[in-house]
Amino acid sequence: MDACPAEEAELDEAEAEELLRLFRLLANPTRLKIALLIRDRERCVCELERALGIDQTLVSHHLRKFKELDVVEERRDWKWRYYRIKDERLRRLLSLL
Amino acid sequence: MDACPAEEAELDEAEAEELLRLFRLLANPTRLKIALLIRDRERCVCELERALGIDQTLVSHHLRKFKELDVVEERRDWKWRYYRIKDERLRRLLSLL
DNA sequence: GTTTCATGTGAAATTATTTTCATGTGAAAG
DNA sequence: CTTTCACATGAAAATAATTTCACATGAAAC
Repeated sequence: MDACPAEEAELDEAEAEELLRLFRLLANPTRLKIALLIRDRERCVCELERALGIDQTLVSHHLRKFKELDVVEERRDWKWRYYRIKDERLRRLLSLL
Repeated sequence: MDACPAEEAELDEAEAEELLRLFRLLANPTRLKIALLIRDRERCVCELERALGIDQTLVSHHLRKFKELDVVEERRDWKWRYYRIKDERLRRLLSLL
């Protein structure tokens, strides 16, 4: 009637949480595409809107999630706002492509 | 009244979808922990159950998602079933830790 | 100061994911 | 062949994420 062969299992909780935030960010088709589009060069909201064929308001909502994790930089020029990924870890994640 | 400065934006759809599947898999705290636990060595369901302090049935449900993506290998021994990540890409993703 | 344009935001509506619960399965022990 | 043990599964219940809609904002043009 042998017992379950479990040893104590260890986990770096803090690191796991940090990773989780990034995975959650990218676990959405629209956000993943946005991420890929602004990985190497900055783009304004209307560019993303057109490239993805979705509503501007939706692009903004998704961009907010990038901002919340502080992984993008924003540059304002004329009447546009340009976004680009600034987080190196995120950029590496996207480079598994 | 300048127009939106968009150029044509390109995206590798197929690769994006493949990446998306992996990100979705890992975008859940329990699955991420399971993934970390079976990244380097195999573990049976009851081990995961105990390490995570959650119900066996929930572990099974989550493990199913790993199976669906065909990223784990299963070994049956005695009355236990051992799981371990076999997908190299997934293992690399988890190594951003 | 009023209009226009690009973008942002809150809240409701929709859709997807996660968790729980009750039950099923298959192998081996008795 | 009945019981037990580790694990699996379907469906309902609970929770979370996404999308839409109506409206806000701020800067520059007029």
